[in-house]
Amino acid sequence: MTVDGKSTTYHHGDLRRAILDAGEEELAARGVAGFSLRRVAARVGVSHTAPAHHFGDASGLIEALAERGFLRLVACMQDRQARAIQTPYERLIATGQGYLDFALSEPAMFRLIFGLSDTPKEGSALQAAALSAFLVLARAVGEFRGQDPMQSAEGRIEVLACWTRAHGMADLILSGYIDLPDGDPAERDAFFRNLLAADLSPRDT
Amino acid sequence: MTVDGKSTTYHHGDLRRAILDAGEEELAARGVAGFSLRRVAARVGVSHTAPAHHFGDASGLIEALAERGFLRLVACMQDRQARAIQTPYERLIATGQGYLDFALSEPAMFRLIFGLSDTPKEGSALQAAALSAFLVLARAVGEFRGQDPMQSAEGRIEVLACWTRAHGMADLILSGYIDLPDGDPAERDAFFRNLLAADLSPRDT
DNA sequence: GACCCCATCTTTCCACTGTAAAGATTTTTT
DNA sequence: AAAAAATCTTTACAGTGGAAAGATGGGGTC
Repeated sequence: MTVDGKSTTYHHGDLRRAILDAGEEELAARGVAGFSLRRVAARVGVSHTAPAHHFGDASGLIEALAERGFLRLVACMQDRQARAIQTPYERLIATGQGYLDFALSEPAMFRLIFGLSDTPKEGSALQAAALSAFLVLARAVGEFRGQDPMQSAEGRIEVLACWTRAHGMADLILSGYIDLPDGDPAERDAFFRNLLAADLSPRDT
Repeated sequence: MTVDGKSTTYHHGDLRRAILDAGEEELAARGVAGFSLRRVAARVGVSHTAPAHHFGDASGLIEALAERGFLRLVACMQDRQARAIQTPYERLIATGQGYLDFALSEPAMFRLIFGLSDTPKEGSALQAAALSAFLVLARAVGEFRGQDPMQSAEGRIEVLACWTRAHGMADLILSGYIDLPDGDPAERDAFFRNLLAADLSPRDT
């Protein structure tokens, strides 16, 4: 039922979306450790057990939030790709920088995504979202090396190498153990570029 | 007071150490998310507020546990170094493999260490432990490149590159998004070696 | 050796958390 | 129109960390 323009129904009408929106706000405000179902429900103005019907238990809500997170990670990487100089290497760099953009702009969500207690269930929307993020990276590596990287052992190593480097950098920055060069965003980008490509292969010995 | 050989005093006598020991067991058993002060206290057989006097609040206990964690991380890296072929490059590889050993053998502790809500306080024992871990890595990089890496921008990049790669790999494996080659430990070591040294520098373009 | 101070630990209480169960209200279906 | 299903609320409960005040005993001083 609607009164005026507002929906004042006993049933909320769009509670699932509202809870997810509020959940993201709470996550950003309090972090993953201070995340509270009751507070999310209160923010929406609904009883604290209302989310259960849509998400099962707390971990269900967490997973639904993580799905959103992966989609925004994809958006961050694609955004950087679109703005990059359109050579395969620059697009690869840009993909990693987008990964870092996401971690820095939504640290709590980043931690949520990669701190899930168990790996996404087979066939779940969460798994699909996570896979789509992986494919953005894999595709960028594929363009860089000229063939599908997932078809060879060397290619798979290169994809994982790119991923682990961007991820390790993001995670250690969020931990506070690595300081980002502050100020000019260009410095930050150069820092990432150097770190990604740094040569650690055996030399003389 | 002592009866037999056992200390049965009202005062525990060595409660701080006992709580830390129990805390590690609880951490390993329940993970960082399911960590409970009360359960730790119960495991020691003491009231649930007893830890407060030694550690302040829960985060104080967490930090004290993290200090232990860093020291065992150091031990893991040094153990691998000692077992490695004694060339600078092999020692560097071994250091990273020790990092991974630690993450895999104590995943909850690894997550605890790098998930601290805020960076270690200046002058704290935790900071010293974290620094000692960093220095093990920095020293290995220094031996590899022939000079103190922290004296030049390129050197610092190399240290961070090594760290972020090992860390990203460890964290993504613990997240379940990257599968370790199971079975032969030699395969695991080769996997790490390939990932660390993989070349992602610009090619023709 | 007697005494007092204080570090240590316990008891009790409180606000907060997530979940289960049962009831109330609205929508949908039959 | 009646029945069924979905949605949300109320209530209750076991668990959490922390604050406050009381109990206990060790260590220092006289």
